[in-house]
Amino acid sequence: MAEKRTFSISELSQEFDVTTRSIRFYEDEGLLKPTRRGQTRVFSTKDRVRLKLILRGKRMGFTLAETRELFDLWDETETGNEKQLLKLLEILNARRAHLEQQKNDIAQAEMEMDTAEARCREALAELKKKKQPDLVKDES
Amino acid sequence: MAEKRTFSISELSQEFDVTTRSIRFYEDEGLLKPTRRGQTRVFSTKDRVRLKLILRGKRMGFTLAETRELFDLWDETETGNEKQLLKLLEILNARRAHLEQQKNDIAQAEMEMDTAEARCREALAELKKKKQPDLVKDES
DNA sequence: GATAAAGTTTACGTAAACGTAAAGTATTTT
DNA sequence: AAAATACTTTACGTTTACGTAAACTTTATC
Repeated sequence: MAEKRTFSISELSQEFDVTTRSIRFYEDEGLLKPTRRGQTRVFSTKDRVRLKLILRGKRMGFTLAETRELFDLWDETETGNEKQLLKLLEILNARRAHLEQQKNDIAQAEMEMDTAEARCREALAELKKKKQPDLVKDES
Repeated sequence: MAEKRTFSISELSQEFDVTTRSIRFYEDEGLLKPTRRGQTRVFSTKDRVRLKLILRGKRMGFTLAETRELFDLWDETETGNEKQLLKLLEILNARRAHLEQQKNDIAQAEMEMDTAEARCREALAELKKKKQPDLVKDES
């Protein structure tokens, strides 16, 4: 059975360090579908998962529209016809390609960080030499 | 010795699949510093490298301002004082943290892609069963 | 030497993803 | 019940990263 816990907007806001404004915006854009108690939003665990996915997607450079498209297709999977399902597979493949590209980018970046840091430390060492050429001489 | 080749705006535009508008924008923002022959831009191999870095940065979710900040600090490294160098090290560390986060995100995303694809293929198999329940029966 | 091709500046427009302010309602605390 | 707190809608503002159009100059081509 699915969990029954619910969340307020501020709970989610704090947990994921995102403004309530953003959360409401995600709802406006159709990414979250909280129910209402009166006029107050009530978020389900599904909404919570989706918020997590939204934020991760953002960190990975996906637009909200792209993430929403995935959500929509995902929801349609249960009742999906063949065309929809094939389209979903297609999008999944595209995402995988995207991920591969990102992994390459990260690997490259890490190498460059290494050389950058090395060069940086060298420069620092040079500075120390010039500033204190004979620090070792006589300390006693 | 450094390479002496130069590049036109359209050469770079084609090589990296980016509009000339973008390249000029990057110059306006101080990320590229082509020289001029007359009023025409002449890009060096350094500019070319930087363009590559800009685009990779974008794919990794860095803003142009962030990338420029790194470029600026990097340029100052040659003549850098201790404070600048330490700041650069700091930024490099921040970037590493960023990269770690991204690697985690990617790993998570890959797992989710796997389960999504599995679910999708199951749904497809279900569809086929219902559509053609006795395809195997008699074909000869 | 006309004309096309590539480059330039200037400037206004736009989409995405919120920020921020206003002005009101609902709920909890004292 | 008064005050503080949390939540709501509405709506205009802002930043980033370019797109697009206009009007012009320079360079290559026929």
